[in-house]
Amino acid sequence: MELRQLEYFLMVSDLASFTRAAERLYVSQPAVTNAVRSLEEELGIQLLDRSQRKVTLTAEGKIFHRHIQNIMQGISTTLNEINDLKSHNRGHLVIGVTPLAGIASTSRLLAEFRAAYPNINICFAEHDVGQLLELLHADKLDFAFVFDLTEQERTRLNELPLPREELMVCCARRHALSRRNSITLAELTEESFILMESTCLFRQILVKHFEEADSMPPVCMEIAQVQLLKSLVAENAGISILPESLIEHDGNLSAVPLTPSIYLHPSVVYKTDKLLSHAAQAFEEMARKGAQS
Amino acid sequence: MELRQLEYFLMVSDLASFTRAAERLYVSQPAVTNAVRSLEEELGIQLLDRSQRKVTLTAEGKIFHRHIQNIMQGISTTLNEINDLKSHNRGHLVIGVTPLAGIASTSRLLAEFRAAYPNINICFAEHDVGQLLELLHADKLDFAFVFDLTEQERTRLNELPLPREELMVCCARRHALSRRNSITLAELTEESFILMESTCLFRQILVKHFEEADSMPPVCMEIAQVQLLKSLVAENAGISILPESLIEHDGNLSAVPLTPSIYLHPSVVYKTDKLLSHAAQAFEEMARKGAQS
DNA sequence: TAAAAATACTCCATAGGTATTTTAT
DNA sequence: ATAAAATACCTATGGAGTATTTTTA
Repeated sequence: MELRQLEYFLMVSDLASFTRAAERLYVSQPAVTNAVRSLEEELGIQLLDRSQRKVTLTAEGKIFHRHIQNIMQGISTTLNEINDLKSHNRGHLVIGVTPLAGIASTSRLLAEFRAAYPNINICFAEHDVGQLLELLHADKLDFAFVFDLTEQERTRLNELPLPREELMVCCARRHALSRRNSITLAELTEESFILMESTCLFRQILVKHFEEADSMPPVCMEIAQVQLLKSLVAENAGISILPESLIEHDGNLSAVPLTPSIYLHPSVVYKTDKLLSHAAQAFEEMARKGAQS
Repeated sequence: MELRQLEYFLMVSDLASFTRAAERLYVSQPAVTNAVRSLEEELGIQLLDRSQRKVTLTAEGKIFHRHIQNIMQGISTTLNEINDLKSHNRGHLVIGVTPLAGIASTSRLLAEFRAAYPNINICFAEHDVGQLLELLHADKLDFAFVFDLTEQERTRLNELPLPREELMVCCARRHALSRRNSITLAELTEESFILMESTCLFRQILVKHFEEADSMPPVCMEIAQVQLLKSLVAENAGISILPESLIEHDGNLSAVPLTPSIYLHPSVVYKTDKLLSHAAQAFEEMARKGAQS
């Protein structure tokens, strides 16, 4: 049994004529006759009654016709969906993020992508770095947003760097430090800090910088959510260090640059050699462009 | 796109291997490779990721696989149903009947058919003769049970005669006529008759016989249902003439033969040159055998 | 290095074409 | 008599095979 035979059969039944079906199908009439006859032979039943002037369906033909019409409809639907995927009118991405993924470069990339491909569905999975990388290798994620990837991880993944972001001391507007033009890490040893919890990649990066500066401030609070951290800092419950773009300058928060400057290096990562879906290809392409600019 | 390609694709995805799929499909490995590759080319998308040792589905391939699996399932179901029809494990017949269709020869045929083909569904349509013949020609009926077809109708229909049935005078056991061994039509002119309504074929046949005998009894009641007619005769509300097999001899009814005898000639009719379904073929065959015996 | 997929090329089955015959109205 | 389906026959596309090369773990 072949799709061609089924297609011809449907056309003949619908037009009640081999000749007209052949015209519509852009083939010769004998081609249609042969296709339908071989189909009938294979099935072992007569589908069409040719004894009258008009070709009509037999009882069995009617039943077969109904089934086959559904099947052809299903094939048509399938091909339409495939074309939607190809033209980015549909698609699905799973992107891994950390609590700090709200920074300007990542949210800008996501917004741009959404504007360009509004029909591609994006699902976010929030985990700590270790889990993200694991999920990435297990093909549960298409992409992940991370910071300052280690050299070892970099070899097993493709990395598309996003614009770096400066880290700022974040304190309440009424805090003494808010009037400063810049601060060194060493000057902060007496301040009480509100930081992300220790599993957070950003926290680990911060700690590394403090260690390099031989200074380690007292941590008075550990928080999983950036929003809560900022609210507490605004209430002057302590100070923190955050990427510049996460500190609203118009509220009760102040951002003071560090000396020397510290930068966060965000990037989009994805599995090496993994076959990208059309949706993923579009995202990769846009992230690559964003990285160049 | 061809069913063969889809079948090969499903097998390759399910076994995660071109070689093993080829073995299962009893074709060579290059044949499978070519089929899947040409399918991918036609669709314009990569369905399988061959870069790893194990062949895996791409994101688009997974979507396609799900759809195609449903479609192949639908084809399988269709072929099963066709085979059921062929082997009489399924099927549908519409048979036209008149109120008198309950006579021995027809009910025996139906019972035999049911026993032989228990899975063929039979639907009865009760109408008067004119309507039955009309429905038959309009292909709304597969068969009809009729009596004493006219010569004109006989030319346009195939007729399979069933065993003839003698008509009897039917009266209450306490009626005077019940003691007679035989009666002539002329003797009945004084009796009040309960007959089927005038649209009924059986009534028309009776009337014709009375006219030929130059006698016409008074009709006191006209009824559409045989059962009610019999009940009224049993209550001695009048007498009637019925096929022998419809008169229960063990109740309050008596059956007295007519002199000369009158016979009803039941037959199964169906449209000439109509293509019979497998179910209809089976019924026709059985009716033909019943006619010979 | 071994197993698996891709490639090269050969063959033949068959889909489809043209020309013609048969059939039904 | 005419329109439509079936038949006959021919051509060429492409599906399947064998043999071989390339690739991956």
